[in-house]
Amino acid sequence: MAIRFPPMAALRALEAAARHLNYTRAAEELFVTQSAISHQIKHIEEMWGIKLFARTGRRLLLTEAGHALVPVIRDFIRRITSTVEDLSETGDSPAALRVTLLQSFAFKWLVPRLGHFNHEYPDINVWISTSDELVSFDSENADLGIRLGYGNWGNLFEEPLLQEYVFPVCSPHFLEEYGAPEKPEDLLTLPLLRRSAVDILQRWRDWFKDAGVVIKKMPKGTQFPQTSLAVQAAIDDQGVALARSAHVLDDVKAGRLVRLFPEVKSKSNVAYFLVCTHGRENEPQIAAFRGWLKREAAESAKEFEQMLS
Amino acid sequence: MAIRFPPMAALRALEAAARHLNYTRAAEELFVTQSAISHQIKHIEEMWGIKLFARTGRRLLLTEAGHALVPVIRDFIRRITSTVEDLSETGDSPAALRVTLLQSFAFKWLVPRLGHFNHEYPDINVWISTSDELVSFDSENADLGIRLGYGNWGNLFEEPLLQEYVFPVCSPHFLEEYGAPEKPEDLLTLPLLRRSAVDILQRWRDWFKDAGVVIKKMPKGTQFPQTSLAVQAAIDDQGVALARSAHVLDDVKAGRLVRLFPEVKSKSNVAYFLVCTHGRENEPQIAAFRGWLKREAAESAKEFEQMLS
DNA sequence: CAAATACATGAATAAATATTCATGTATAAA
DNA sequence: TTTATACATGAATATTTATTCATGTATTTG
Repeated sequence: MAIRFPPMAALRALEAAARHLNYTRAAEELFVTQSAISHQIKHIEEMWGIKLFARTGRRLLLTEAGHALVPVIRDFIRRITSTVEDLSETGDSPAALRVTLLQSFAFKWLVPRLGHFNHEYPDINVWISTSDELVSFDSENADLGIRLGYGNWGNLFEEPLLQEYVFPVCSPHFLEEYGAPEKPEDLLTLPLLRRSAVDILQRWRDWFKDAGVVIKKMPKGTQFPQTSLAVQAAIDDQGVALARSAHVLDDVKAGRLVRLFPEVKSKSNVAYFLVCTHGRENEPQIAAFRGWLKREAAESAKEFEQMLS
Repeated sequence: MAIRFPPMAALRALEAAARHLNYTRAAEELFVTQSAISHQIKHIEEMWGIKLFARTGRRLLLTEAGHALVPVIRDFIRRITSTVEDLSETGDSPAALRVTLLQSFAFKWLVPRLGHFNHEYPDINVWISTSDELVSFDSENADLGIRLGYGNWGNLFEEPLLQEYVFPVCSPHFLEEYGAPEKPEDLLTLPLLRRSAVDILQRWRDWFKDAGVVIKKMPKGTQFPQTSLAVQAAIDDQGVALARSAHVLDDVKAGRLVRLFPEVKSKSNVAYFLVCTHGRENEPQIAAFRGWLKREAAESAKEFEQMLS
């Protein structure tokens, strides 16, 4: 007897759901919503007239039927994947794209989004190389760079990505504990967390100026060697971090951090730029990465807008 | 590295094509056109950047890559199929539908079309039981019957399927050899092939009457115990068969037989009917089969029309 | 008990996929 | 060399599949 086959995508959803025993996590892995997974598994269950998961409350368990089927599917996915990889690599090696950027931007913005790129272009291998300080773009060691600045880096192709903002953030729990500061100058009495670098110090002078606060000397507060550590400290209720927008966007979105004094408009003329050697900007992989980066950056910019309103 | 997956349907197409080493036959197996198979395999080849078949002229050969991939796919299809079957049969046994009908109609019309039904309803198992002569519908031994007659079989649900026509046919080769008969009465000088039964004899008297030929006594010609044998003899250039429409439709379509004197309109008031026990006509499986039969019959009726024009 | 977490589901729609048709090309066979 | 056979392909379209959104329901946790 012949049977009907569900779509491959549904089988992959089943495999992932069975592995995580959790639709939500399976959904994250496959870059879709929980709803999509639920629908697809329901589809298989109906097509084959078989219950695959036992739902006892919010706990998922594979049924006996599930235990019988999933290994077959998993095995197939593994074997096909490895066979296809073997066959493909006899041809040209998988394309690699080397990207250099700042550690903080990589950690708090690029890396969390890179999964989308891999998902969209599984054939392009992205290597990232980070540095603590901005270094000049070295075309020997990198195909692309992401720079923070004013643009105009000499003989490089460049393209603006994302405008930078600077604002203070703290955790919701910290707010409850210390009470919300009423005026920008109240910040000066709270534990301030920031990276120990000269460039960001200057940006904070600008912020206080834009907020109408005259300061003689920036309070030292607690200083961290890396932005990500300062942000993490803020999440852990340690104080108010003075942060760059791209570094805290996701944390603010998720409610781990709250933006203080959103009414203070302090937009620097500094922005993130994408750079590469002139003439290489339209090479297929570079163009793919550029296009994707710009879409992600536009998305982030939109989220900033919403955060302001 | 994750890879993209082609749709399951394409993988099945690949498996079938690799088994037959012939797209056309694979297409027949899957009830699609050769074009569909070609497109799907091309899709896989492009997605994975792999050549699967070597096309040397009109001979297909699996490439090395094909040899590596196909067993993985075939194995998966087998394992999933048998697992799903095992799991399903623990529930209620696969539905079976018993159909009784005349041997000739089964052989020349129903059976060649049954594949479509199995394809559309893989869960319904059709059993056919044939008889040489019409017997009364026995609801103990059958769920459905197909009868030839005028309708009105007592206490049964009935539904007209297909109007019957009767006409002479012979092979194209026989025509060349003997020359085309010019007038219906010329038929009487040719070897006539027909089934040895009273009912069809009467229908032939009617045909000659409709053709304006007065005959005192029907020529005996060669008689066969079964319609299918008479038709086969005609295909084998043995003479002119006096045949019922449903028995030769496919052979005429395929050019194995040619209809003679299409201008003679001789439509009997006899037709094929579907019958079943009253009240069972809307049971799911019976309704499914009825619906499908009616669609196939309508298709055949349309083909008769075209054959006339 | 309220809040948070996780799966279910109907409706709407977007995006792929499947398929055919009408030809085209190449090759083998008559 | 014609004919027949078999795969390829572009265009058009039909059909499925995929996905999200906005809620709903059930369960656990604080």
